[in-house]
Amino acid sequence: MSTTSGKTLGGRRAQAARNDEVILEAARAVFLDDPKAPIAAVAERAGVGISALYRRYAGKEDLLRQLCHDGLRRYVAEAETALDEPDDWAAFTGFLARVVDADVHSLTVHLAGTFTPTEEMGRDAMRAGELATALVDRAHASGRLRPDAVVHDLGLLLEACAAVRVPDPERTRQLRRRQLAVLLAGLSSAPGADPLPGPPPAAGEFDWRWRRRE
Amino acid sequence: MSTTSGKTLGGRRAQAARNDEVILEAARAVFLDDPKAPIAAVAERAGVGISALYRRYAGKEDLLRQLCHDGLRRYVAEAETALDEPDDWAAFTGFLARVVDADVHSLTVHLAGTFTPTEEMGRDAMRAGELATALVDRAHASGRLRPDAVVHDLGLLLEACAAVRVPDPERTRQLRRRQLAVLLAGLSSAPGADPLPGPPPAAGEFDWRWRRRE
DNA sequence: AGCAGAGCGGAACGATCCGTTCCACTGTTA
DNA sequence: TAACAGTGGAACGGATCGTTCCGCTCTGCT
Repeated sequence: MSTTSGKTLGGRRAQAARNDEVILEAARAVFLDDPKAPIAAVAERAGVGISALYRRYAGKEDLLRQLCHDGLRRYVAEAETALDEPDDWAAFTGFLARVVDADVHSLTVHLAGTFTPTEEMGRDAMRAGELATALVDRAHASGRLRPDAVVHDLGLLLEACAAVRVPDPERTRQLRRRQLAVLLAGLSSAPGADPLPGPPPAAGEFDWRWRRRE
Repeated sequence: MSTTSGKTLGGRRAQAARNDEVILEAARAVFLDDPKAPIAAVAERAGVGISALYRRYAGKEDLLRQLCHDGLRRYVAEAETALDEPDDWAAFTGFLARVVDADVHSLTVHLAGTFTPTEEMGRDAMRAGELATALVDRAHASGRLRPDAVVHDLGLLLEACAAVRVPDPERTRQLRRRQLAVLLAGLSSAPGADPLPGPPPAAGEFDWRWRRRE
């Protein structure tokens, strides 16, 4: 992998490679906490200088885009993992639990609109939609999901969980799990329950986030 | 009411009184959409100049504080109205529906921390808590609320509904109603349901919002 | 009729913030 | 030891925003 030999990197190169990780992690933490945070906050959190950032990313928009794309890819990966699960309902709930834990929704949604998306992101987003549909279809097939729930109810559900936030990350995770449990209980098919009110959320209703915000 | 006579105001005074309303309405709309919006956006939306704003409020912080306090008072008023409803469960659900419709949660929560609260707000907040507790107690008494739900689950629930937002306000209301329906279904007592996971949300866990943010 | 001033619009100001650039420095590699 | 990738952080320039201020209008009173 090294540029000079087959050995593992050492010294300055290793430091640089480590910074790659540290910076991305810091960026995720900072922008999750505040999507409008200054780029200097990322550098400070990572414990590096601003140069270390600009060496890796063309600018703030580039960093945001890669971060968001990263979240999207994670979403897709979790969905694919979930589809391997034989139990339909467990696949559905497990997927949601992992996505909620990973805070992926905040990444893809609260950062959307702050950069111009790439074509690849569009393709990944489409794939994410297909996988989610497959998971919901299987959940319906299991009979445990109430019949009037639709794919795009997932958007509302994830939004609801992402909205829960307290200073302590671990406690945030716990509260989100609780919220998710309530929502899943509400989405479970209950005989004689009132149907959900209003037109269900539709395909194009969440696209506006991706339109460039000023 | 007038400074000069018992008759209703006319001319310039009437315009000024009308502006009071217009400005507050504009401020609510603007800051609900973006809590960090510039004060000029409020003036523009209200169709008035910036002077008209500064004539009424000492500054941005003052405006934000009054707006937030307004939301808090509305919350209390809705709770009091709900307590008049004889049916325990209907009082509970009706209260939530009205609070969600009024978007009160966004006002009190997303604006908190941007100003130093007054003592009166503290008292109102305490009263709001008492009323909410009374509503939850009655909901429990009705037997339709799952036993492991606590007062502070209302915080999570309102947060979840407030998080739903699309450009069209009416559509937003519909989707929030749907979300609320799912959450209420999830909070309804179902025989043999799994208990909610994790420690329930506690009293002090949402106070941090009110601490001054930089 | 005429005047004092409340109410107002919006330009101008000053402070702050933030993205980006730039340069000096350090450790590494050849 | 020369060249240079990698870095820290000061400095810059532009944008934003809260607030002030000045000139104007129209009202209500004398």
